[in-house]
Amino acid sequence: MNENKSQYHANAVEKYWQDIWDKKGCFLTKNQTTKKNYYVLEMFPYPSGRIHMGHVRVYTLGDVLARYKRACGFNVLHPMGWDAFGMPAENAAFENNIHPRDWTNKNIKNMKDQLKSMGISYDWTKEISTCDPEYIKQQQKLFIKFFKAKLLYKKEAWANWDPIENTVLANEQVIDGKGWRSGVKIERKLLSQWFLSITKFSNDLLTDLESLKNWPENVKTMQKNWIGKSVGAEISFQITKENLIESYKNSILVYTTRPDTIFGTSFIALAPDHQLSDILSKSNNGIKEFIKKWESTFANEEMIEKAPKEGVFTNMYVKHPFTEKKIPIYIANYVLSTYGTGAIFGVPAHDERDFVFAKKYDLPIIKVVDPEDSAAQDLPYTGAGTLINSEFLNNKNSLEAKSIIISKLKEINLGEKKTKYRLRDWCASRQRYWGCPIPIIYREDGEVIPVDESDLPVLLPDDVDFSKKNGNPLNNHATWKYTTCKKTGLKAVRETDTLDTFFDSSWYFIRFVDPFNKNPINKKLAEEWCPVHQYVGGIEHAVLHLLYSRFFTKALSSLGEFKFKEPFKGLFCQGMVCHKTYQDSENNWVYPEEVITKNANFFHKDTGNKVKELRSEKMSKSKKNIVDPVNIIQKYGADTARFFMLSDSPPERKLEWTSSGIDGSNKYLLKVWRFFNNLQLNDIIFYENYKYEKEKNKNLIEKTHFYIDKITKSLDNFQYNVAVAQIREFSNIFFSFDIDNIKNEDSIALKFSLTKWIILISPMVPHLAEELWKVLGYKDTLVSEQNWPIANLDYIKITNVNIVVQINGKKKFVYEIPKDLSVEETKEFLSKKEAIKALIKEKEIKKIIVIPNKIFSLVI
RNA sequence: GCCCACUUGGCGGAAUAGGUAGACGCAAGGGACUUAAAAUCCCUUGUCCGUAAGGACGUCCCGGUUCGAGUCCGGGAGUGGGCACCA
Repeated sequence: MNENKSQYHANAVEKYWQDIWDKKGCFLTKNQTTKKNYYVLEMFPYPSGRIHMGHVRVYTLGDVLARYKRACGFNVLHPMGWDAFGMPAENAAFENNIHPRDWTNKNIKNMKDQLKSMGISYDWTKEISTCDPEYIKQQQKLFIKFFKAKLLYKKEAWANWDPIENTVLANEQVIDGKGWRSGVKIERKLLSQWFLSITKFSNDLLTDLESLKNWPENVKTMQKNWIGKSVGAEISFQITKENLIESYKNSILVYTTRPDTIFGTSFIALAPDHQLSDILSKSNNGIKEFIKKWESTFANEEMIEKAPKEGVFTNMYVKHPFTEKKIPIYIANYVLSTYGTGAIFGVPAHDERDFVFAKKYDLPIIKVVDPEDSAAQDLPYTGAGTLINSEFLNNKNSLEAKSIIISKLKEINLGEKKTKYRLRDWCASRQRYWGCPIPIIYREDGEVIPVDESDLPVLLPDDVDFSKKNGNPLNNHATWKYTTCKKTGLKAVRETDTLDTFFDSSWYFIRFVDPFNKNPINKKLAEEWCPVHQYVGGIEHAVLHLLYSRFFTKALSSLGEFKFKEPFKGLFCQGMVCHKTYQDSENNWVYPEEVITKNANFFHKDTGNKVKELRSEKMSKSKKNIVDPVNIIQKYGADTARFFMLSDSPPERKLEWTSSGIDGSNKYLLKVWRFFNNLQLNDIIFYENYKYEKEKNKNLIEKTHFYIDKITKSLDNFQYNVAVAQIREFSNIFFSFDIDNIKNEDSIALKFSLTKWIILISPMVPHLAEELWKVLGYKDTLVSEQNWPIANLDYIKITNVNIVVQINGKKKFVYEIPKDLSVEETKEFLSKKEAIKALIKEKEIKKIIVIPNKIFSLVI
């Protein structure tokens, strides 16, 4: 490559080296080696058709790690695949009359080409796609395993129902309570659906978080809060005699974490979809209307919390278990049916929401907890304190009161201590076509049985018309639904729901270790490779995908599939890629590439009209603030795109895309290339322990070791932006060499330094690194196969340090003193200095603080 | 609304464990090279006062701990992510 020395043709160079890596199989993973295994995985993408900058970022981060670990001598597994089921394919089918499978396969092909052009070191022989019949087959086997192990069950659950399209809508397809396409008010429909018993593992999912040392704390906290373990009490409130109804039991069971506040109860509130609410709605129009009014908000916790607190009185009362006072029963829109028992006792003085509710409906507000902090007298007060107005609990603190009340309740048989979790079982049913079919049949005799293993996979029928608005295509298919039971010959219908795509992505990382095995999981290899050493993906998956994967791992482990109990040993969450947004005078969004800048004003490049520059946001098609990676790679090459992705922001934070930023990266890489091309070092051979005579060369060798150490540490800490800065600092040293007059030991020192530098930069810009490697004279080897350099710390020994002299904590000046003086020696050394004496003058020294090698601080 | 983060020059950011704030870049200004431009190279660049030496201020805001706070604690503002059928 590059016979023409005057120009760097990034696209040609990159293609050339990609082919070489491919031919030599540089990134294929072997299962039997003497090396230690290291599994790097980035979250696999949904095949939308084009990669976006978010992909470029996450896959660059993963690739730097994979290449770095390979150089460090690990046997690296770095696979890639496709999260291929999901709604966009069905939307495309609906809008463009293309089959979801064709659309998806076309997208995979495009995206694969685009990913390949980035030069990421994947082992493509392990590629899997979740819509592949083989993946479906293995996943269906897992489903049946779960079914047999009673980790799966059916129960009725609400879904958003669009009565025009006759279909279930996702939450994001419901906008302001209306269907996104039909615009009609969404109803709720109770459907029998499949649930995974994730709550059987609630406690393990919580306590095992502690073992995840290499996970970000914020993700662990989010999961902990999501699981939401609470210790409280379940309490029965007896319905008053005159209010008893035949179709319901004689009490209402509530759950509370604050049983100590029971004497502050002024009402009972039921969730609108509580069983009793449902019964009452049949004979009471007020209740019926209330439930109808709030129906579309039930599905969504955010909407429930944001809605104004409203309720309806049921005309029924319960008795307080201790005071025997009559307490009214309301149905309230802020009570969640999915948490606790779906009913609460309202204590307005000590709960924010109960307080608002009580004010609105003029219910008594009884203060029963006196705050420890006397300043906090405003109600509602939600903290702990000393009990008042509470009979036998008076003068007890909240903690004591809780245990007393629980034992009292137990005595009178009206309550007990209870641990609850906020976590709910996982509804894995989707009433959609483009998903993994659920391998279950319903036999005419009423039995629900899994499809016989010899009949797997159950595949989707191809002959489906998406243009008709008649609901779930599987349910309405003329023949697909109908089958017979293999064992009995009885007639049967297939399950027409498909699986949530989170099911697909909850075990793909285990499949990658042996993607074409006849069984879903290769136990031996899974145990050799898993848990994934480093998983990389977006923070938006902090709870659901990561929690579901953890659950799958625990479930499969409990079924003896393998021994490990967590899927991902290390987790790294990268930030988003953002860009400024632009709007024209009519508030239409404008693409950044259509905007030209003149004197800090912005104009549309075609119309010349003025354009507003607005704040930077996550790149999204809807706001047109996108930059297409394909164009960027075409213009600058993948290395420039990769280098910019790494250089400007810490990986976990948002990255601001700017054209000057990408230009800057490109300029730097071209400068590097020019520098190497002007060298004549091909024939120079260096020795590790060469005795250099010139200071300049000694310094270069020291700096080389210094930066090897620094850059290695930065990479280990995921501080890739810092590593880039250090790469540049390092190169600034050799850029200052006069390479036209270089000879003898100068050449040896430079070749040594440059050789190490190329290896250091190679995970970031692998194609350019190969090119430079060759230019430097290494014709028969690849930089991708080199070992990571090791810093010789003997070269980095520092003899003097700068110590800061402070008066009252303020910096006055800096002294150079010998390194590693003791506290006494430092005092001794510095106290003699005239400048310090001058600072103190006549004043009395109250205190001297010495931090060796750092601070000499006087308090006067 | 609830949970979780983030906030440092004109901009992106750096600052092991509480110890020299602003590394490395971008942009800008000045200069060199060029017939000219581009490219490249060199210099300057937190703010304010000062001719200078130097001084004061300064890490979203308010308060606290400390000899010393970007870093720790309490309160607040703004921005972003998640809230269970987007992936």
